[in-house]
Amino acid sequence: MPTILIVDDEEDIRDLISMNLHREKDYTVIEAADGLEALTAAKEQSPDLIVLDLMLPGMDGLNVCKNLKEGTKTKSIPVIMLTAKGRLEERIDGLALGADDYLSKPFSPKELMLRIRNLLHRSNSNQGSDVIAIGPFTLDKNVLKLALEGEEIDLTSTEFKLLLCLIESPGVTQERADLLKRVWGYNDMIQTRTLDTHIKRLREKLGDYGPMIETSRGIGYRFCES
Amino acid sequence: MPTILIVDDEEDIRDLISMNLHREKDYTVIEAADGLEALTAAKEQSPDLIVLDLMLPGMDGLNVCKNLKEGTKTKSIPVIMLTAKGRLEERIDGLALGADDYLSKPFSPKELMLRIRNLLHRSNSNQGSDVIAIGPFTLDKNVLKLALEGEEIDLTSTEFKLLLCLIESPGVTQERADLLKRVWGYNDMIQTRTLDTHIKRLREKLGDYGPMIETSRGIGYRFCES
DNA sequence: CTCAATCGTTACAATTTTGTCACTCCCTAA
DNA sequence: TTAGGGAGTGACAAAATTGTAACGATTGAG
Repeated sequence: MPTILIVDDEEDIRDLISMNLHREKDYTVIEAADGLEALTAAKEQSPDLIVLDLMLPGMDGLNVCKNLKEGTKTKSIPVIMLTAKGRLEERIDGLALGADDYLSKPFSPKELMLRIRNLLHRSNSNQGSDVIAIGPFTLDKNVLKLALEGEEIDLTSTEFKLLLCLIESPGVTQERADLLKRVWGYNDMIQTRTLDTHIKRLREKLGDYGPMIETSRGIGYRFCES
Repeated sequence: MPTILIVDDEEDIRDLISMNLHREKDYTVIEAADGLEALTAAKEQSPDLIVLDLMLPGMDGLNVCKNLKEGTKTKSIPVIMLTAKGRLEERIDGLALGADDYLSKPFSPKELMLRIRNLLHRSNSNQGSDVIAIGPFTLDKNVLKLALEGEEIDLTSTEFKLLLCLIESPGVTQERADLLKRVWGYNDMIQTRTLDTHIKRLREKLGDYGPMIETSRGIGYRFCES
C-alpha cells in the first residue's frame, strides 16, 4: 500500500486528488498545507511519492523540492510538481532541482493518476534490482542466496561471486584470467586448478542445472540459458 | 557517452534537438524518420533514451511506444513523447502505454534538455544500485566487498550480510530478532551472543568507523551516518 | 547506590571453506 | 592414431569462519 504525500495550500485541490487516489487504489494519503509541514511529513513518514504544488505560503515549492533532494532519506522520493499554467520558467526550475515530473494547473485528474502510477511503478521496479532472475535461477545479492525453482541452495561466498560473474552476462564466455581476477583478485596469469575445482563444486550444487555452466575449451566458462 | 534516439518525421525538428544535444554534452545521436526505422534502431543499438514524436507516417508513436515496452531489450529504455499541443488524450494514452515523460509541441529546447538529463540520471543511478555508497562506505553487492575511503576491507559473508542489513536503512534501529532472522535465518527468539560477537568483529574491521554501528539497548543495533 | 538486565569481550573448538596436488580423462591437431 | 595440452576429479591439509560459553563491563530503574 503506497503512501502519497499531497502538498497544496488549497484544501479543495487536496481533496480532489485524495478522492481520485482512493478511487483508484488503496493508497495511504498524507496531506500538508505548507512547505514546512511538507518537509517534516516527508522526513517522518517517508512517503513513496510526493505531489507538490509550486505555489505555497511561506517556503515555496521550489525550495521544498530542493530541500527534499538534499536530504539523504528523502532524495529518492519521486516528486510531481503542480505548476500554474504556462509558467515555463517555473517548470524548468523545478526540473533543474530534480522534480521527477510536473503537471500544469488546471490538470486532468486522470492524467495525474497515470503519472503517479507510472512513477511508482518505476521506483518499485528499481528496488528489486539486486535480484537476478534467469530461468529457474534467482540470485539475491542482498542475502547472497541462490534459489533454484524456489528451492534455496547454499553457496559459499566464493561460489556466489563466481556464479554472479557468469550469470551476469548469459551466453558470454568469461575468460579464465578474468574470472581469476574478478573472483580471487589474482592479477597475474597464474597457472592453477582452483578455478576448475570451484566450477566443479558449483556445478554439483546446481544439480540438474549444472550443465548450464559450459566450458569454452582454451578460453574459460560461460553460463547458458536453455 | 549516452546514446539518444530521436524519432520524428520532420528533419528540422530532429536537427533542432540533435543540435541542442550536442551543444549540451557528448551525446551520441541516432535519428529515425518513421516508426519501423525507430523500432529497428532501438533494438539494434539499444540507446539510453528515446525522444519519440507521436505523429509519424505509417506506424504512429503510440504503437511504437507499445512495441518498445513489450520488447525485453527495449522495455527499460526511457521514452519522452512529443505531442501536439493540448491533445490531452494523446498524452494520456502515451502515459498509459508506459512513456516516461512527454512534452507538448512547440517545446522549449531547454526544457527538453532538462528532461533528458533527468531521465538519464534516474536510469543511471539505478543501474549502479548494487553499490551502496554512504559517507566513507562503499558496499558492492556484486563483489561482496566493502571499501572504506577507497581502501578495501575483507568481510566474511556473514559480516557482509549483517552490515548490509544495517546500512540499508541508515539511522533505523534493527531489532535483534530481525537481524537474527535476516542474517542467520533463525526464526524463533533465540537467546544467543552470536549477534553481539559478529557486531564486535564488524566494528573491529571498520576501525575508526566502528562506532558508527550504534547499540540500541534492549532493542538492537543501527547504522548511523556521521 | 544497588541490582538485575543487557551488552561487550575473550578464548576456543567445531565446522566450513579454500587452494593445491596428483592424477585421469578428453579433445584436437597433426 | 597418437601426442600434447587443457579440463575434470578426488583427496587432503591449511586457513578461515563461525557459534558458544564464560566472564567482565555497563546501563538504567527504583
